[in-house]
Amino acid sequence: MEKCTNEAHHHSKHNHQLCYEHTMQTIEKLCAKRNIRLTPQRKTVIQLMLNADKAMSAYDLLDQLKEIEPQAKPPTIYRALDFLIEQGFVHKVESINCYIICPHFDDPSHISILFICDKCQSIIEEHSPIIEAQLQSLAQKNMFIIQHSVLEIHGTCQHCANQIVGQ
Amino acid sequence: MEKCTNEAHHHSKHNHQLCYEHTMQTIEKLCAKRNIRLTPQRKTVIQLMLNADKAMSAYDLLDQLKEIEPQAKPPTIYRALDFLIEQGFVHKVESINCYIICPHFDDPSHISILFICDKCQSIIEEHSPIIEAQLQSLAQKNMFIIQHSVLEIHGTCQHCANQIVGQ
DNA sequence: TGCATAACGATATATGATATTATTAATAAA
DNA sequence: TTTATTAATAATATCATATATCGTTATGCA
Ligand SMILES: [Zn+2]
Ligand SMILES: [Zn+2]
Ligand SMILES: [Zn+2]
Ligand SMILES: [Zn+2]
Repeated sequence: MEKCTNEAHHHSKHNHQLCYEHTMQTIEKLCAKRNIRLTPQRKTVIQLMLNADKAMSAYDLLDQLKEIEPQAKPPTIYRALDFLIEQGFVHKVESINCYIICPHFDDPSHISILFICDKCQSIIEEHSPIIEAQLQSLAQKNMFIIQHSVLEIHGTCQHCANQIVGQ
Repeated sequence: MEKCTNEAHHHSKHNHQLCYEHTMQTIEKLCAKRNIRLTPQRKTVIQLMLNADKAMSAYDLLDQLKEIEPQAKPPTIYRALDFLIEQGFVHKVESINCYIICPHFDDPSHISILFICDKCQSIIEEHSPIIEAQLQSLAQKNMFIIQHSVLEIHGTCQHCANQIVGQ
C-alpha cells in the first residue's frame, strides 16, 4: 500500500481507512514490545490526529477529545501528547505550537525536516543526511554538542499553490 | 574590534561597552537610511536585549522595561518586538518563545541557523549555503514554495560543557 | 492482599500573544 | 497657524498555550 503521510492523506485518494488501521496496529505492536501502556485515552488522541490530516493545536485536540471524554481538561491532552512525543509517535511543530503524527515513528534514527503549508497546515516530513552532516560540522566548529534539532520550513504546498493559480 | 555576537559577549572579555555602542550606532544609521523611527522605547528594548547576552522572553523584557517605563504592558513589548523583527534587527527563537538581537542584521540575505544552549540560553548564529541549497532541493522535489525557515539546534555550548566536565 | 507505580481527574495558575479602543505625538498640508 | 493625517503609545480585555498541584483510581507485581 502507498506510504501514508499527512500529505498522502490530504491530497490523494488512497484507502485512508486501511492505512489508518495499519498505523494504529503498528503503534499498538510497538507499545506492547516496549511494555508501555497505550490507554484508550492515548489511543483516542492518536485517532484524532490521524483523522485530522493536518497539524493540530493542543486545544483543537482537546475540543475533539471532549466530545468523547467530556471530563477532559488541558492537562489531559498535554499528558497524552507528552507520552506520545516521548515515545516518538508525535512531533511538536514548535513554530506553530501544533502537533502531528510522525509518519516515520518506526525509524526514529533521523532528524525530521518539516515543510509546513501556512495555507492549509498540511505538513510534509523529509530527511537529509547532507543537512545532518552539515549541522554536525557547524556544531563542531563551535564546540557545540547537539541534542535536538528543530527544522521547520514554512511556505505553500503544491496543492495550495495550484489553487491560487487556478483562481 | 572583535565581532560581537551573543556568544562573544557571554564568554570572552572584549570591550562590551564599545561593542554595545557600535551596534546601537549601526542600528540608528540603518533606521535613518530606511526612514523609519527608532523611538526611545524601541531603543530601550534593544538596549535590554544587548545587555542580556542571552535569549529573552517577551515577559522577561517587559519586566525590565517596566523598571524604566512603569506604564509598559504586554502590548508595549510585543509592538516593539514586532517592529524590530520586521526590520531584521531581532529574531524570534520559535522553539523557546524567546527573542535575540540578530548579530548580522546588516546582511539579511541568509537563512539563520541558531545553536541554542539549553543550559545558559546563549545562542550562536550560523549560516550555510549548502543547507540552504539542500532545503531548496527538497522543496522542489515536493513542489513546495519556501517562504521562511526556522532552523534551531538545541544542545550544550562549549562553555557549559566545560563546566560540567570541570566539576 | 498489600504495595508501588502509572495514569487520570479536577482546579488553579502561569505564560505567551492579540484585539480593541482611546489617547497622544509627530508630520504634512492648507 | 490651523487642520488633517498618520504613527506611536496607553489601557484593558480577551484569547491561546502550557504547567503545577494534589487527590483519586487503575494496573502490575511481590
Ligand atoms: Zn518524524
Ligand atoms: Zn497547503
Ligand atoms: Zn540573524
Ligand atoms: Zn551554555
